[in-house]
Amino acid sequence: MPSVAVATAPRKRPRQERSRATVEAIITATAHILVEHGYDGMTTGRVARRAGVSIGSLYQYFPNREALVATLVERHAGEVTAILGAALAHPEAVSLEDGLRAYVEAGVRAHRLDPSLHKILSEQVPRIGKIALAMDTHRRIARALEAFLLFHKDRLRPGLDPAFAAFILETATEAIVHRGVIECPDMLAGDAIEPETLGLMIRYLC
Amino acid sequence: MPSVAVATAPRKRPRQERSRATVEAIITATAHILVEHGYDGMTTGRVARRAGVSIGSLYQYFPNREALVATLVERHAGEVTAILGAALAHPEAVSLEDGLRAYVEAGVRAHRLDPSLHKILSEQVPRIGKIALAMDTHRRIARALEAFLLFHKDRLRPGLDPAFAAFILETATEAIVHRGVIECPDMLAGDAIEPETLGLMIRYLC
Amino acid sequence: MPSVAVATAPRKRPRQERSRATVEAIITATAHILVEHGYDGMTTGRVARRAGVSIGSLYQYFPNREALVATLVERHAGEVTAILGAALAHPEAVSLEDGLRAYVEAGVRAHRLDPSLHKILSEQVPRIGKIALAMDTHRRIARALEAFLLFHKDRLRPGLDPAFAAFILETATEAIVHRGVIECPDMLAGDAIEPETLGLMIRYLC
Amino acid sequence: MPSVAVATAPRKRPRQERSRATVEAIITATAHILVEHGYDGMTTGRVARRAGVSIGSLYQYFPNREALVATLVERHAGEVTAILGAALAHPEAVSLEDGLRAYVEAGVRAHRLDPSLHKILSEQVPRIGKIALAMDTHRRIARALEAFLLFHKDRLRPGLDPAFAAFILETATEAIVHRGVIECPDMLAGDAIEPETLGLMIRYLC
DNA sequence: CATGAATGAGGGTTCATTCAT
DNA sequence: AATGAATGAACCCTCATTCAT
Repeated sequence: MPSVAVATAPRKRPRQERSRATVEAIITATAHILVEHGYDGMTTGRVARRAGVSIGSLYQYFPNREALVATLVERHAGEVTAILGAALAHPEAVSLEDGLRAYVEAGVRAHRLDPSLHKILSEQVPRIGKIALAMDTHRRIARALEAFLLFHKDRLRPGLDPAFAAFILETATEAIVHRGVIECPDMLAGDAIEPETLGLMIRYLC
Repeated sequence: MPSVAVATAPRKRPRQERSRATVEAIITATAHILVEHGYDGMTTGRVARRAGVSIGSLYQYFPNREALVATLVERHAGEVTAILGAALAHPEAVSLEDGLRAYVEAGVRAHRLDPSLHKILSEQVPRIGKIALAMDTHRRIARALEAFLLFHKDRLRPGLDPAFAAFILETATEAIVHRGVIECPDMLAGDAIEPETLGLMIRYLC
Repeated sequence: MPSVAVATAPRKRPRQERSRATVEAIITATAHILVEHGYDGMTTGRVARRAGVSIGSLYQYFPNREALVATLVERHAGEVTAILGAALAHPEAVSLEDGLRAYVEAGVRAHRLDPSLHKILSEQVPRIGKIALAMDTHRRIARALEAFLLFHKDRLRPGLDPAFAAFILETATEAIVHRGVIECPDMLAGDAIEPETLGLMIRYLC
Repeated sequence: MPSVAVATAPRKRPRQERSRATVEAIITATAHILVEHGYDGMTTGRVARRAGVSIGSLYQYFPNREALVATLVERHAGEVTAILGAALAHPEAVSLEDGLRAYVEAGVRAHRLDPSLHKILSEQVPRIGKIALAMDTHRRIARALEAFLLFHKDRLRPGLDPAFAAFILETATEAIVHRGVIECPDMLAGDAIEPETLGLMIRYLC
């Protein structure tokens, strides 16, 4: 696939207070438009109008359309990673069960931050050059999970590779929570998801 | 999101031999262009040129650009469903383990039919009105899995709801196989995926 | 205006019975499509489909799209001219009043043959090279009216040029009847139109 | 007939001096192209090129092709209505004859503002959703004529309904003047039209 | 004679992006 | 810094017409 890797880094950092507000308004508007109109319906003009800003100003801070989404993706990915990372941050303080429960619960919380936005971003992410970032998010979370498992490795069944298990479980957990929270929110009592996912993890690990 | 559900049904069926070939060429070209240029780069003109057909001919059989992808999605989804369905079709003839092994193996085979195409379609599917179809594919496969589990329900641990388990496992399995085959084909020796996924399923179920 | 005078004469006359029916079906379909979709919506494909004929057959009898309308216009103009001509055909047999009454009544009848078609043809006529024909229709009817007036010239007020009067009255009458029958059919009790128009004519003439 | 009433209102008002000129150039170009190439030959590209403006600029101020004509029609209809309205504006200041003479003369003047444009607009008006406007123009002028007649009603023959008479005379007068000025400008000494039309009116009324 | 597949010029329209003010 | 007018490449799609079968 082409899309010759256009720069998506913000063009220049806002220095004054006012500009910071402008940039913020643009990012917020991007999120709204994205949710309401989808990626294809997200035109720079629309974003600018929604942000109450001239198209010229928008281009003063973002080099192109993709940069808008990229910024959003990075920010959102950062939040998600932070939430999940925090849940696994202190393996020494919790049991395996409690830590994984916190992990799953964090996953649900992360998806519920803004489900519509999460959905659209996860769908559109591959389209901008940012798939790397997405994979990286997954990889980083899997890494954190692996570290957590390593700390509790005497609880794990013998012969289990923690890195591999982390990969498997991060993938499975994310998919289940995503499907449960975003795609089929009505289908199941949301509360069933968490314990069941936890059960899946524990049984696989021990 | 708007996207007011434009019709994507093929416009008219080819009657003569000649036109059947034309339609086939168009669909094939769509797949190639899609893989090479992504959805946004898939212009009707490019497809027509690649198919060795005039733009007019393309529009004689497909009402719009989306219909091209829709056709492809339907065809591919059909193949995938068939492969997975077949693996679960005769629960009475196999043990739980053998059936699930066949299921996982079928999942891998389905993803390897045409990994690049599978990847792009699964990414773009939400964008055309076809998300319904995608969900339906998942649902149908989960249903088949549920039936299989029901047949072997005396092997399952008590208190397990087969429908729920099917949902969980279809989701997890698909995600793992997808990630393993499509997204990170290099990361793992592909052969580890299958037994490990099977292990995940069995441990969860029994 | 360009439109470099494309031939609009029917391409070849149908010889056998069957072909005559084909041509008839095409013309009828043209009228329907014209009324239902307007001139711009009258595509050759639509006409052919409505006529139950292949596009190829259509082009066997009509050299191009305009020829379809031209044929219709000619036919309709012929009917109109005939009706109005007949009303004025025997000046010696009727009084001035009766003749003009017949003329007006004939005008109304002509407009009511197929008001929707009449409307659309009168609107679209200028667009194909056929304005000449339309003007000619007017001229021929004015000529007939002039002849009628000449026969009754001793009833006319002195100083009145019959040719000029015919021009004035044909124009005025056609406009009133057109507006009354086609454009504002609801506005007036249609029965008021005829005597009033007759009054206008008589007062102008005598 | 479908033509689902596409919006023809101008898209955005020009704010700066520069853009006002752009809009004006576009409208002028539209008129020229319309006269030279007819409605079907009036492509947005041609208009833009003739206006010395990019196609994008055109679409910044007009939402679609029809809006170009609609603007022209409205402007022209406004001028015509103004001219005719002015002629009838002060019934108390003139005699019946003088007022009607002014009316007919105004009609001729209105048609001579730009005969080619008038011709093409009156032909194309029905095609865009603007027939309503056209009819409204007629109705408004008829209304003005009716008011004028009412003021002089003691000069009218008994039993004459002023509203009906206004309808009849507005229709007849417009047709005659149109035919005389636009369609057959050569046919008659133009000067004969006015007194003769006036005669027609007076005789009908008194 | 009939069919309908194939053609492709051409048109309307959008929208990311630039730049003079 | 901000504005918004201007640009034009690029795209989707239609439809009159031809011609091989």
